Amino acid sequence: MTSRFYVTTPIYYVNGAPHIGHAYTSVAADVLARFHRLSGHEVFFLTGTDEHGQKVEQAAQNAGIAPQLFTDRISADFRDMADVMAISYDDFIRTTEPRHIKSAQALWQKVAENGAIYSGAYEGWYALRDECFYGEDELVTGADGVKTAPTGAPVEWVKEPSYFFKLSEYQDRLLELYEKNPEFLGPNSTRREIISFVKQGLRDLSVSRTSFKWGVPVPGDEDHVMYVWFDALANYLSALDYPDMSAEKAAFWPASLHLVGKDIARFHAVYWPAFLMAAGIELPEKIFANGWWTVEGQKMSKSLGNVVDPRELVKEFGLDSVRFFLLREVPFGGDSDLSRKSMIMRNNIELANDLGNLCQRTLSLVARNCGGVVPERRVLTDEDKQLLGQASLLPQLLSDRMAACALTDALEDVWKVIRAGNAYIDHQAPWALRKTDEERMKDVLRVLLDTLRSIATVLQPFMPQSMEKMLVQLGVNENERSFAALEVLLPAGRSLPAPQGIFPRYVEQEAG
RNA sequence: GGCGGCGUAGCUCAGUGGUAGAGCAGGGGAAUCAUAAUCCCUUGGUCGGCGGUUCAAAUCCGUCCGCCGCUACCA
Repeated sequence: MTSRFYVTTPIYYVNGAPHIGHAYTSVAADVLARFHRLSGHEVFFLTGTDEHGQKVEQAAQNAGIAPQLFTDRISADFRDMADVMAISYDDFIRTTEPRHIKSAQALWQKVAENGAIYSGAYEGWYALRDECFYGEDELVTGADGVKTAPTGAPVEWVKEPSYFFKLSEYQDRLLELYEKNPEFLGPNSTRREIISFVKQGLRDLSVSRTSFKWGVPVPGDEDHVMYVWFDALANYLSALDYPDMSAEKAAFWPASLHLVGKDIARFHAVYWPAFLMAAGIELPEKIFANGWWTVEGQKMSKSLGNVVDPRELVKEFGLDSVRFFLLREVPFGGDSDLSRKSMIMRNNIELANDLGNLCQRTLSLVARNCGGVVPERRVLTDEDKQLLGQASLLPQLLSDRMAACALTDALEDVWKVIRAGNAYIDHQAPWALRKTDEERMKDVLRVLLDTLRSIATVLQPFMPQSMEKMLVQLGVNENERSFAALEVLLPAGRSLPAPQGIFPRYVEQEAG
């Protein structure tokens, strides 16, 4: 079955440098994209940057440069981060590109034509720092009588003409969407929060601004620029050349999955489907929100100065160790803590000791006792069948995990097989068989090689570089690394390269 | 205030009606092929408190305590 898989990360807002949270969402999306490619599916994987809005305009002004130049720089930094993390995106979209602007305007026009946009005026307390309006009852009056936003940001009374989107008309249809398609929104905690939010009643949404210029002009009314979220969400369509639905890429719509941080779940689970309904466009199949990272138990923030650049971690621990850690440490969907200690523990125990060492001891036995040549697969004992059976179930097992965005559980499934592999080699003791039954020793090593091949194959999406190395050492050619290829046994007699450690143990430097 | 989540072994968590589980940490043993890695056995919990339903509850209901999230335009 050839099927299409279209997965997206959020487009990241360029008001700050990329950090571990951005990398996390991107790595997760990357794992899914790579997994589907190995499954033989046609994949389109989109990431990019969100570059409009008053905050960006002002940040550029503060930096004393033109907004475009400012966003060029930061967007390039996000792209660099994606490249360092080996994110295998098929397209990197920027909301300042002409193709996006054209597309966002087309979407607006469609929604307007269908009568879902009207003009009015917005007035209220506006906090520039938060870039949002607050209700009177939300404001905090300080000792000096000055009103501030609940976030502490200064507010001012602003009145401006605005276009509104008739969000209030979509409440029922949205609730029906969530009810009829429980898979549409995950994880469950997010789903409940969103449902609860929508049930409270939806107000029409102000979708344009006149107070600044750095945005996509509203078609037919150049005094207005689009509200950043209308602009930003359109990226998922503009990358497919919307509104040209005959374009080759258009076949990827509807998106299979929008992966997002939990903070922006609402925009994706409420506004986005409503916009699409209004435009008469099919809805994405699934929205999944991932949690936040804390660092050494503390919230990551600029003021604490503990914002982690993923590239620094990669420099110290290596790419795959970091990718593995991000997805292994906690259930995908929940919040997680990043600490040196846990980072080192995961690397040393699960990568170096469990997986790396299993591979190394197997390969060195083959190198020393089989002349470095892959032995034949012959008659299997019950123990052999048991281990091989577990390994052969992995592709299907993981496929189910991926569909549910259960990336952490997927890794746990693989590690069960790795632990079983270590138990198997100990129980079979090929180093002892060498003296008593050389043929059986070879059978055991062959079983281990085949098991490791399955493991390395399914782990490719998580740790592409290390698994590439491992598959080379196992004698698996490039065209033999898909899930389909696992069905065919490697021929005996293939010569293996000299084994080399793949996951070095991390030794903490003595504190000086 | 309203809605929701969580509270299970020292730590991180899984487990939604039928004799309490995993990984890590701790203790004992085996082995020595391997990155001093691995394997086997084992200590450890009145499943937040109380009450209820049931032949039977971590699992359902009520209530209380503690922590957290969401409550409109902010990654």
